[in-house]
Amino acid sequence: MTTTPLIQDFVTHFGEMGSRWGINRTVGQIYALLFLSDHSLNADEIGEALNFSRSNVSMGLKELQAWRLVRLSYKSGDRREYFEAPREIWEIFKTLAEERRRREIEPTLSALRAGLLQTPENDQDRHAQMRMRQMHELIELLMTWFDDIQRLDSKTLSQLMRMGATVQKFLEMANKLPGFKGAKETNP
Amino acid sequence: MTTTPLIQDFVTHFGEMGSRWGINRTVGQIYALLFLSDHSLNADEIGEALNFSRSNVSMGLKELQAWRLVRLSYKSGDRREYFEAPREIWEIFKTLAEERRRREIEPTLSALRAGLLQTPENDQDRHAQMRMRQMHELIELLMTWFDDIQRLDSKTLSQLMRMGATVQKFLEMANKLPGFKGAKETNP
DNA sequence: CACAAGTTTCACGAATTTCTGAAATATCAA
DNA sequence: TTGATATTTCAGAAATTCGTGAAACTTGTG
Repeated sequence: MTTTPLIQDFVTHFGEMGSRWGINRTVGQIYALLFLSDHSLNADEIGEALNFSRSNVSMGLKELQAWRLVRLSYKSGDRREYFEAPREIWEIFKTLAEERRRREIEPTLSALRAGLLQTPENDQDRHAQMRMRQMHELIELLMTWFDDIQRLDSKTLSQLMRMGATVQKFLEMANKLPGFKGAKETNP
Repeated sequence: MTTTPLIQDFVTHFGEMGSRWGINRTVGQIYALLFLSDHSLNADEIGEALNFSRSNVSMGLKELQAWRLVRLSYKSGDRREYFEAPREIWEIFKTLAEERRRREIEPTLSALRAGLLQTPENDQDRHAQMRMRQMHELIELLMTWFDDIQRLDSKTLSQLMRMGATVQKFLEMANKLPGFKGAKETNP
């Protein structure tokens, strides 16, 4: 497994970057390598390319599997496991978003709900609950929205995105149409 | 500075959570406390409430200022600095998004562009560049979109979000209108 | 200016995370 | 079943990050 400078540079960058948000350097580098590779790789090849110990690669791949960011495949007459990143980048992004949501957002929503259920002891608590309610509402709004977005086919999605700010005029116009009900009510 | 269980629980949660994505526990807890508080706090009050050393609080606040997540204010006849989180949660979210973009997205875009400018040595490199191009495109698309979204007034924004999946039917309809140009072209 | 009140920096020990090699485990084929 | 091949686990070494107290620095006031 040889890595050209082109690949090596990006792998290195991605490792450093990875460590800036939650993921560790090793995992970031492994993923960059898989992402750029034109064929699936086995653990030994990855270890050799990146100069990681075999066990480190194993840990990293396990982590990536837990994130559902790699696909596993086999070659006939070869007992080793081969790994690859999904070919469709939008799919990678969606998976990443889903997993982060599950790990980073949902627990916070639970904590917020738990706080809101408690009986406030004083004004300080009442104020805190008000803030928690605001945060809970914003997160719920963003998440519901993201669910909806994810369900769009990619053509509509890309149209929506490229539309950008135009959407504002569009909605203003739509609101004038009699009987148009673009938004369902939020519950109070 | 007393913290009720309600506040203490959330502060603790936020600290743990914070360490799950890039931020450290201390900084997360300080921010949770400021976010929930009904008045601005000085460094000593924060340290007392959370049982952190004075210097640790100072570091944490510096970090939060670098993220532009806290506002600084002064009280007359008191030389100490008082800190508070913005009152508007949408503003907090936007700042967070902007900063993460600057720190985590922009450097990656640069790395991708640098890679794309290199002369490929072989087919492996050509494939890698294709992947880099895909990633670059998706990120640019998402970022441009996010810029547009940020510029919407919060009423339109919330309408757009609550609309959710309805947008699809809406766009389908609009596409049939003669002369409707919802999306500007992407450059090739 | 000298002092007091407040903030920041810094070196270092503590705690946590990462990475490794060796051993244990699993799986297939003869 | 045995042996060859592959993967996982795990204890501890190495590296990194965190948190502290003490000292240095800053700023406003009498």
